[in-house]
Amino acid sequence: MMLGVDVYPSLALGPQCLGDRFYRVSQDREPAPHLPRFPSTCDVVAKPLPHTRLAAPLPVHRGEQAAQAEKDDVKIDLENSSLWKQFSSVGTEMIITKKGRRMFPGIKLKLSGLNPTLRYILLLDIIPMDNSRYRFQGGGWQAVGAAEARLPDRVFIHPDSPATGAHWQSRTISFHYAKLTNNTLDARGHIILHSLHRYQPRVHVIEARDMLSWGGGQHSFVFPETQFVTVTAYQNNRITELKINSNPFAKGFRDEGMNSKKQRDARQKRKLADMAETVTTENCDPCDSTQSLPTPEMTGAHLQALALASLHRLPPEPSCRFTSEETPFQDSLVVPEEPLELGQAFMASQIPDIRLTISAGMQETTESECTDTLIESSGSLSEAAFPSTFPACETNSPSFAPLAEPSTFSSNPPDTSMDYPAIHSSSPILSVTSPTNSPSMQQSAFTFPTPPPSSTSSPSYHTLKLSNQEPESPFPPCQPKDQMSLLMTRDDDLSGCHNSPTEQSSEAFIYPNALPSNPDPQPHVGAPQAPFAFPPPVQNLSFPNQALHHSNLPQPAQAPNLSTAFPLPSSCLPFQSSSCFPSTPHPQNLSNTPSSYTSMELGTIPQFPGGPYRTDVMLHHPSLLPQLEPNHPIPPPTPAIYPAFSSYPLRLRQDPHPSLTIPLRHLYRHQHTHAQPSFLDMSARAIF
DNA sequence: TCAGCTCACACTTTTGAATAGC
DNA sequence: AGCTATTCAAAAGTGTGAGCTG
Repeated sequence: MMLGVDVYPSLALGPQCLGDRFYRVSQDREPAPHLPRFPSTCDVVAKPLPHTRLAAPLPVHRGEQAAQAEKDDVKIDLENSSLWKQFSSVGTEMIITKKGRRMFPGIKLKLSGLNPTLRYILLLDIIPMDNSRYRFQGGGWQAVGAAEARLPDRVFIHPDSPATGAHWQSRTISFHYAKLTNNTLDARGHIILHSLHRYQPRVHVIEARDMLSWGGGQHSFVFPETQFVTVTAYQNNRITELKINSNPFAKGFRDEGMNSKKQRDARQKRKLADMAETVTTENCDPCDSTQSLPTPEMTGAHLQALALASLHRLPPEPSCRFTSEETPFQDSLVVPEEPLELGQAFMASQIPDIRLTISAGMQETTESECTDTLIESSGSLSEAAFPSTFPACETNSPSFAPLAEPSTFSSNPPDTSMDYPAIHSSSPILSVTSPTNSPSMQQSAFTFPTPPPSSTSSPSYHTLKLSNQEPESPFPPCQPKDQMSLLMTRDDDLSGCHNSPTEQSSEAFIYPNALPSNPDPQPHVGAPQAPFAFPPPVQNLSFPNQALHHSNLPQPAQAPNLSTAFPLPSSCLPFQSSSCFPSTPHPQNLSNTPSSYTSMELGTIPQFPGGPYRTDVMLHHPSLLPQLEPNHPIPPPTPAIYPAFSSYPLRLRQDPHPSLTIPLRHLYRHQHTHAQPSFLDMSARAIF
């Protein structure tokens, strides 16, 4: 049996949470009309579903009131925010390889506001910032065309999941195991991204009793400084420098390292000198009269060239100048007014060799060291405060004009004590996408295996779905052979699904009897009003006989423009911009103080009845699968403070294909090989 | 021709098994 | 026998640069 959790991102992307500043910019810049908004090959025609109501969370160990109160209080800090900001100010690049590459900097979080006794699942996904392809030109990133077709959006589940709130809050949470790949046929569960595209990581905190019983609420967070451009080779020398200076694994490439340019050149010079010497020696061999040898002139010229090559290279022309004239990374971004939507997702937490017994301090040491090293070794860097180099996003022309209100990190480094905008939605209705501008939506899915059902031979599909898509599509669905085949043969099987919006929905086994939710979106209270209003789009999360409640999020058009590095437009934040962007950049502002984000609950997920937290029981027993809760009351909508960031709808699925064992393999391996008796014990694992 | 990608390479860190000492 | 500390080899994570590809 396979349990799949499919994610339906009918999401306006991260930028929307950044407020009206981006919106204003986007107003000035119409997205390039030739660029497809949603380049996925399997986009789904977005017909807003009638709202589907999800049962409110059923707190296990506490009253509902307390649960609701806590849900609104979840906060998350990006612990290595300063490091991210260092990179972001330059224009973060992330290497992606076929085998998968870790992110650096990694995403290190500190959670608070969780109920210590409840269990949560932490997810990481990465969504495209826009639908442009980028090229590094003139020292900055510029959009040069339309994005590649959307790839299946995969979600990385933190290996500790599910764990108690106390567990998550007692340590730094790191997603350093997540790997990025450009292999569209990747079967390792890595997050698949396109090279030379811009992405924004997101973190989701989902209340869950265990892997099968997700519910109680969902909180999603975006850290604007963590957006990056994917590359197969670094384009910006400053990024390379930062990576080398920050990443311990790259220590060898530092000036003092054995793999530094100087050392490598010297090595190569010695090597060739040895070769030349050997050749000379052999040439002197009176017995070898047949060998054609280089003339002394040739050898000398060669060595001379080597000597020249061994000289320390002149520093390249700085790709990022510290000039205010340069288009700032964060402000040059122009996110299309339409929200981008995620494509089909697949859980990416199944890194095969993930080790659950990893030393607790590994990543902390690594990155704290990185930060320290960075700050120490590149103090000038911090002081100088790079202007960001991300270009404007899409415009009508490939090049981008500076924004009207340029704000660079160099001139306005964010206050380290500031709170970032939260993505919050706890109210029943979530308005996510604009039917006008966002005619399609994609589904994201991630799956993980579960033991076969104990009592049923015919697979059943339990679906948690949050979608604004019409369940009935005019397009014939592409029937995946199974989850893996869908993933592995995506390019083939799905290629025929171009313009077949229901291709991905074919995987969406929607619970029957899903009740339509309140079709009337609640007006968002406290959120800035979008300068123009879309018809209230609806994002639905359908559960069996349950209703999902979304907050009425601000329209995505509110923040279509993400000022990259440290966008944090004051207009979207509940604090003064001055607090966000101190006038004087200083390294201290960049370190030791995480960026704090409060969450927006995006929807509630039903709390499923369950027995003891015995993994084997939970995963095998059909009765512990999501249950219908037809008459659960709908909690009142919670006014969202910040512009909305729509969440994934979640879909749980039992998959009949036992071959899909990659996701959550760590979970089982850990359980069985380490004799973990239950999920309760898993919370004590030291993973970080 | 060239931008972008792949891969081997050298180096470093991490991990876990083996071993020694108490 | 059991625990802890140390050692060491393998695995994994880095950027580099040559070569390949379209």
